Amino acid sequence: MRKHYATIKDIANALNVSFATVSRALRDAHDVKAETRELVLAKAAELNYRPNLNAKGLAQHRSYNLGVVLPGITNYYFSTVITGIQEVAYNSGYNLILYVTNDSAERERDMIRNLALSSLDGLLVCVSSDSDDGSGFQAMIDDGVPVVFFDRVAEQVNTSKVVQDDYNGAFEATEHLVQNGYRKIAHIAGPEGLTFTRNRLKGYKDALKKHGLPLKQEWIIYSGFSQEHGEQDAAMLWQCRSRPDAIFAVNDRKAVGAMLALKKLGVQVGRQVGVVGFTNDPVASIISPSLTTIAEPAFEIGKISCQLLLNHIKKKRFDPKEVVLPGKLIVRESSLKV
Amino acid sequence: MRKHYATIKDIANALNVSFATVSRALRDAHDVKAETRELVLAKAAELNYRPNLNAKGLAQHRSYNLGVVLPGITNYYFSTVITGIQEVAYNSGYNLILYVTNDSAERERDMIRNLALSSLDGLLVCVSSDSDDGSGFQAMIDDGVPVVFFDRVAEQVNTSKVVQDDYNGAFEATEHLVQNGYRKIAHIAGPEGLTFTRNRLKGYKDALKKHGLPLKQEWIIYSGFSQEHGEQDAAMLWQCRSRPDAIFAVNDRKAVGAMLALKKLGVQVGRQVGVVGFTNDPVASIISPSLTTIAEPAFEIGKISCQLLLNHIKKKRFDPKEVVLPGKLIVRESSLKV
DNA sequence: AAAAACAGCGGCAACGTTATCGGTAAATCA
DNA sequence: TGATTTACCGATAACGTTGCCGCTGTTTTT
Repeated sequence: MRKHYATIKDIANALNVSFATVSRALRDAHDVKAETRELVLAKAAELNYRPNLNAKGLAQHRSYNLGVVLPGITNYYFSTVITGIQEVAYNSGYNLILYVTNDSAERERDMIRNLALSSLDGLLVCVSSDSDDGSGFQAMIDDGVPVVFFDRVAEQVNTSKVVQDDYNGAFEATEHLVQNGYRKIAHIAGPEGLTFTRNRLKGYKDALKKHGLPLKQEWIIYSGFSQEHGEQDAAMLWQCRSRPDAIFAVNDRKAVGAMLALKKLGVQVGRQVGVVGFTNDPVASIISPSLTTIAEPAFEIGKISCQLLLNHIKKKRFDPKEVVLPGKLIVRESSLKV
Repeated sequence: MRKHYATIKDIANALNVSFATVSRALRDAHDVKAETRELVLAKAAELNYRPNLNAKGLAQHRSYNLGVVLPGITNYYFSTVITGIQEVAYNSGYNLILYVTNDSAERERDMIRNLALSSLDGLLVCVSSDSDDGSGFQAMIDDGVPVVFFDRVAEQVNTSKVVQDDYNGAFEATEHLVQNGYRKIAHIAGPEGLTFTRNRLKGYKDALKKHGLPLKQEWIIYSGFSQEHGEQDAAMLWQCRSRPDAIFAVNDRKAVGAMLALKKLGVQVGRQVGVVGFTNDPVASIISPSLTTIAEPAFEIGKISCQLLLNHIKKKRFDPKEVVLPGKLIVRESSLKV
């Protein structure tokens, strides 16, 4: 049997004041004498008072809950972003509710529909890779529930977005390969249609163009984000008539997959073939040869996303901001070519 | 401005029935005619009705929120456990609220105290490594909020616990090293005081005893769970007067750290020195040589923990269960000794 | 010295549900 | 046929807060 915590009324009774006064004393100092406020606070501590969030939420039309919708949490990037989000949310008195879509648009829609989103004050979203136009999220915003996108955004939806600098990161990664003497550079990309994928692809293309290098369509392969996808993509590249001498992968997991596949094929990564990834997953420094990559500020992305969301919640007419955080090239062994 | 969702009263008005009838129709079919129930359901769909969880929670003294307290989420094991928990919770209409302690007992206490735990129906906990006796959690249980421990448990607290078979896993891992010809086997352990650490240590010791191998105190090093700790521990082992020829690490991250440290020292892992880990983190098959390890059923642990918690919530007098899930030895290159 | 402003507090309605208790009409029983 | 059960539904009081209005005294203004 659940023993109930002391309520605001218990404090009021013990102190012979009205419970309205207690309520005021507990939040704003406004309209309440300092002296009685102290009394209330002391009594609250004594009785181990805990505010009932349900009642508070009901009265205020808010829940102090934030939803986080994302494809999964079992990788370095996402789990780090969540940690950043959690940091900010916790310090502002908000709770985090997790919705894992398993990277399926269907489950994503399902979750939005089924869950009692009426009791969410806002939503942080990284869309699934086969997501639609984001109309579901637009509807939420129209209903007055603010949404902030991070990493993978729904372009059409007019709200705040936080991403790493995909274009310049990809540009820098590709140029780095060029500068290290690689000439036939392939790109194993993410799923087509994702803004994310397009931006990194464009960075890759522009870097090639700048240095007058060939852009072959067969050296660009779209597929999923997993390590297995990376393996398959690399294997496919090695069946091309003209094999590349370097690979820029859309993320580290795919880069790792590619390296493993090349190893199986007897190719020496870092000498014959250069590989550069994107993320700076810890595995990048563990794998051998270690993986050159673009470091993403995952923790920062989480923090900033959450801060923006809190702004949207506070001011109903907060102007959407699009934040782009710079990445950083981390040179390791996989792109050395000595 | 937040547009409000349709409420139970809106449905009632539209249908000219009392809102009490609508309420009944929406949950149990009891005491309401099939025909009117259909009407209500149809109207609810038409008006895009969403139950207000705050009101529901207030009336029922529950929140449909489960808390998950754990050291961190940025590693394979924890993020996988959470995914398992989420799976079960979502299918049962519960939300997950995350509390990340950063492996600090202080922050752990802080979170329990500060957060409005009155609005949690239950708690899933993996204690921080310097946690105290768990009295804080015992207090919660006494207050009527069920708690289930997973992975790292507070022994003194009488409630359900779900863990992998730490003892047998460690025994098997150590015996595997013996059978592959290693004789001087060290153990880099977790923080002292954790049940977890003790059980794996005991498995290690008993395996050595069974095979009549020496048990040296200087070959047992306690420290944290991170890769860096693993590096330090291995470096320390290599300063012993008598160096070991194998290492059993309490988890894969430490095993990886140890392998990296040994590599720096010019030691060939898998030939001169055997290494076995615990977890089956994906990195185990990426690192070279690949890492022999005990696979833990992380996803299962999450699912079962959550199911047990839901049982505790349903029946106030549910008998605590202690579930121990078997691990599985995965043999890879790091223990080969060819 | 009267008027106005203000500080401090109590009363009450509201938030959207669930739960309990009746009440009416139909169905069943004796 | 009268009594009793049953099916169905409405009214109303909670649940623990917040927010609004208004009432007292006291202080400031004119």
